Amino acid sequence: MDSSDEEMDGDDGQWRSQFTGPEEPATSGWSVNSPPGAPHRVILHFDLDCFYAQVEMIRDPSLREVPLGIQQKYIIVTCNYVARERGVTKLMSVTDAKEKCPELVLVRGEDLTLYREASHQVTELLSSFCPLVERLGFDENFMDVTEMVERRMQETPPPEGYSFSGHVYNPSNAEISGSDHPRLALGSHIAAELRGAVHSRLGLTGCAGVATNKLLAKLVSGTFKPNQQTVLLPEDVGHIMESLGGVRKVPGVGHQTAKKLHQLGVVSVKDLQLLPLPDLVKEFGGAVARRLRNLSLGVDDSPVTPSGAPQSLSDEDSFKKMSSEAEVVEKIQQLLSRLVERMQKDGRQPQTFRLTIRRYTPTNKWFSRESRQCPIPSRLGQKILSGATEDAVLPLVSLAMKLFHKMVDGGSAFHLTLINVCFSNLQSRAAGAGGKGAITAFFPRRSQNQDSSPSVDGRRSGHGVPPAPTGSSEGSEGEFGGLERNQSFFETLLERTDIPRSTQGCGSNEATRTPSQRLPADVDPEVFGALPEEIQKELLGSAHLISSTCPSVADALRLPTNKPPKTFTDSEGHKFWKDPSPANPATAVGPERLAGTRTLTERAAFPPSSDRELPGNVDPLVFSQLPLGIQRELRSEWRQQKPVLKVPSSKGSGRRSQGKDPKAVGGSSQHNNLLKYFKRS
DNA sequence: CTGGGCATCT
DNA sequence: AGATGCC
Repeated sequence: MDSSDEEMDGDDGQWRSQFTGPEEPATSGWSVNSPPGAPHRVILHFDLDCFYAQVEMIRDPSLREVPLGIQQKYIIVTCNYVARERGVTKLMSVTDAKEKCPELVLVRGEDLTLYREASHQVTELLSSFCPLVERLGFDENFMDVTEMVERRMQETPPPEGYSFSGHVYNPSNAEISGSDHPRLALGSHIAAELRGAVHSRLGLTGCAGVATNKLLAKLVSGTFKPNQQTVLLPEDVGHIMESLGGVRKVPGVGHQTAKKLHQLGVVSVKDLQLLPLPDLVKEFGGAVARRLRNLSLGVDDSPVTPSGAPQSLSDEDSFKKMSSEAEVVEKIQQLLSRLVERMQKDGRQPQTFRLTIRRYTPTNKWFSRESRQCPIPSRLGQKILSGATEDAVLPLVSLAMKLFHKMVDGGSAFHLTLINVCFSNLQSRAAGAGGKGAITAFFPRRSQNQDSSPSVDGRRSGHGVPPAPTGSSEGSEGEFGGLERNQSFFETLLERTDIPRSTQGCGSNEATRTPSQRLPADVDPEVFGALPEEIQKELLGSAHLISSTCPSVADALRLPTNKPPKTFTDSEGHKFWKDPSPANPATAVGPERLAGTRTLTERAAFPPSSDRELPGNVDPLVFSQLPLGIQRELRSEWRQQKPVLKVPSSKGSGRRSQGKDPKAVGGSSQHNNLLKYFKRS
């Protein structure tokens, strides 16, 4: 077949005869996600436009009109299009950027919380249309929509004059008819609907690529840049591959492989295509060689693997220099505090802890990170989830320092430029703690959760289809007492309720079979049913209104962060949703936001200024010797301990800060543990 | 060769 | 535990 040659300019167009695909993959793994006899996969790549910048512009719409850059340390990691017009580019240093564009407005982007949340909302929204969604970073998603396409094919067979939605990658300006590629055409309409949904429901724009595999979908999605979509037809695979600048442009070919290839005289994609396979095998071994060769030809049989909830959670910070152990302890403690809080919201129990460092290397010897990991004692793992943050953090700091000393000889000088803490081996069991209410319950799991309990069900769905959320169905009914633990769950449910209403037109909701007609397919009815009735009603009612008012993700993103003063920080939440300020367009969606907004407002409002004294059994002197950062963190934690946010329901009291205040005693002793790190030895 | 994540393979 | 790759 050799689709490579023959530019077939203009004419001769009617020769799409004999391909079932541009290739005949050597491997049998072909219709990996498709039904056995299926013709062709239809793969979609979805890519948000300058994602971080978009989130910030939603938070503060006034940023839309100015050149905006998102800064991490000394780098502009992304920027809006106003800034791009003035020459700012993606990985530019702040100084260069300011030089190009003095008016550039900078927003700090080191804290990824908002971006991560918005990112998961996008993935979740997409997942509600079709379960096969794979994340790539925070701003890209792959989808295998083959089944959706096939269903539409059968429901409404393609009429003549079938059309594509959006652009078609068409270098030869050929006559294009959708009926020649009905599946891709349908895919393009699905892509348009999905982009529409993401825009109307979350307020985010992005590009989409439609093709027959992941590689091609990703490559083609960027051909028309902001907020557009493009289909790649099989006859143009050769063209798009060879139009890539060099091998480095092929996703999957990183720096190292590109270097090796360069040594072999391979620069262009065409070079790679033509390089004898044995030569490749010598350098890379059989598997990688084949993969590279295939990629160069536009062949990619890798499946769209549903990402589900992350397999690890980590937090890190980089810096110019860190050389004292006191600094290290403080930094680790600060990182761990945030990480533990994220872990709590996640609800799964980590079994492994890892500490990673990067040392300063004068002769820039690239990135070398070193890490040490260890199991987390299950008692400690439970503490992490139990909500007593500091009770878990302090022992973890201690654990981290042990790992640290496996890498850094205490007593000799060191110079670190990065510290990372990571929880992995996440177990969604959380015995009595209600592992079911967590956000992960709403994120279809890919991992057969290696339940420690003998699993009674041999359930193992065909492909990536989510098994029901974990947890034995009963036994956790009262678990929603503490709403603060489930607020993300709450928002999530809100955001994904009643999905494809806005995208009517083409036999809209396939993948979402709604049993109750209102509950999205992947919302566990049991979980939903466990909510207090009033909440259920509010959710359903508000969701309906919401879908018709096209809200953006703005509210969800703004409120929890309580960004500087941006208009509404007034702790008087009532004012806010009863009477949306016209000065704040993003919030002017009307009272139907009420249900979803309330918990957020409460959360944002509640821990304002109450500066308490230290808990009685904490020695002030000991406390005062702690690093200031730790003092601050501890105070903050103690402050947060006080108010117990409860949902107005009699059902099950929050098992949050159970009992008195056991942590004071333990905390104090932990401090002593902590202090030992300041004694040199 | 910058940033704060994530994943996979060895 | 590191290397590599992706954003």
